[in-house]
Amino acid sequence: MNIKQELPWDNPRFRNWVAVARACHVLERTLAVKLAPLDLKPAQLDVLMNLYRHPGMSQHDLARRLLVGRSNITMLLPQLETRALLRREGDEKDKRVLRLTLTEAGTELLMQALKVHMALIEKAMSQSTPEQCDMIGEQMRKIYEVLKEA
Amino acid sequence: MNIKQELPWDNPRFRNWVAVARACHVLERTLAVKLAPLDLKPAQLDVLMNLYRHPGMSQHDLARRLLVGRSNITMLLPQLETRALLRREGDEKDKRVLRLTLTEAGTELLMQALKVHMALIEKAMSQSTPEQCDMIGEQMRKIYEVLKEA
DNA sequence: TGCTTAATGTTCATGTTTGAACTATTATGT
DNA sequence: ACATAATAGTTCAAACATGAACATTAAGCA
Repeated sequence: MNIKQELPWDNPRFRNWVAVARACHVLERTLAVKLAPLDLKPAQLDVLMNLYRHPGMSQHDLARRLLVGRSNITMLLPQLETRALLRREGDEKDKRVLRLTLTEAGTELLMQALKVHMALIEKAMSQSTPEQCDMIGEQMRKIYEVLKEA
Repeated sequence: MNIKQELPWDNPRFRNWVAVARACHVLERTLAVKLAPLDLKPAQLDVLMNLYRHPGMSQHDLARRLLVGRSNITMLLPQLETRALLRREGDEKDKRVLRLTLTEAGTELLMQALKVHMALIEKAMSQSTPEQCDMIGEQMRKIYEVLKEA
């Protein structure tokens, strides 16, 4: 009985997922390079994006959305706070939580960074038709739902 | 002139790519948890997979395929070499390069890890039809080609 | 109320990733 | 042949991420 039977590389799902992971990886690396002039890391951009869309988020909520530990957020925020890109204010009702909001400067930097991010994604996804693009997004959202509580 | 004009979230390409990145992230995190019993990190699995498919690779080639720096490989390999999962042998022709090959133990551990990886990918991709799956892989390979030399 | 449990955020030790500087070896050009 | 460039790998310090233990506060419940 051969240990090498049913190699994953013969499986379309495996090969295709590897392609997804590689595409993600290379886009993230490229984004890091293109964001460097703004003195922003991809992880920091993720923070700004989430705070823009969900003002008043707690650190815990932010950590869950970014799929990282809470301590990661604790280490990440001071860099952005000292640059006056965001504010941390204690919640009135619950004195444990800190509510996060973007400052004007944070919003402005975010908009600049989004231009960079957007241009990169346009370059990457311009090869797909709108239908293909939507289908990809749909499948990926399903994957996220399936795995997030696993 | 509003700074907030043309928000990326209104752009399908942007929203769909965000879904791709999130799916990738959650799958990677899940994989890390499931590989823990084998005492293997995703990055280490990537090394084993590449050496299995391309025996005799140099460290430089490996770094390029994994999209990481060469120093990363230097730090990564000793862990696997001391566990006798791979061998590093100097090239005869070019005394600068080290050729990498899996040992028997390395191949065996890889096969176990691939079962875990495969099961996870099956779970994630089982919601897509084979046609959708292939299309996704095709688009992602295009993205990789477009970005890899950018 | 008072006691226990859970949740939020921080700290800290550990492990990982990165990029620049370095050594050794090979390729190139005159 | 010789000087210069480029390449493979290593070292090291700094940045970064992680998870466990902790302090504070809130919620559940007798």
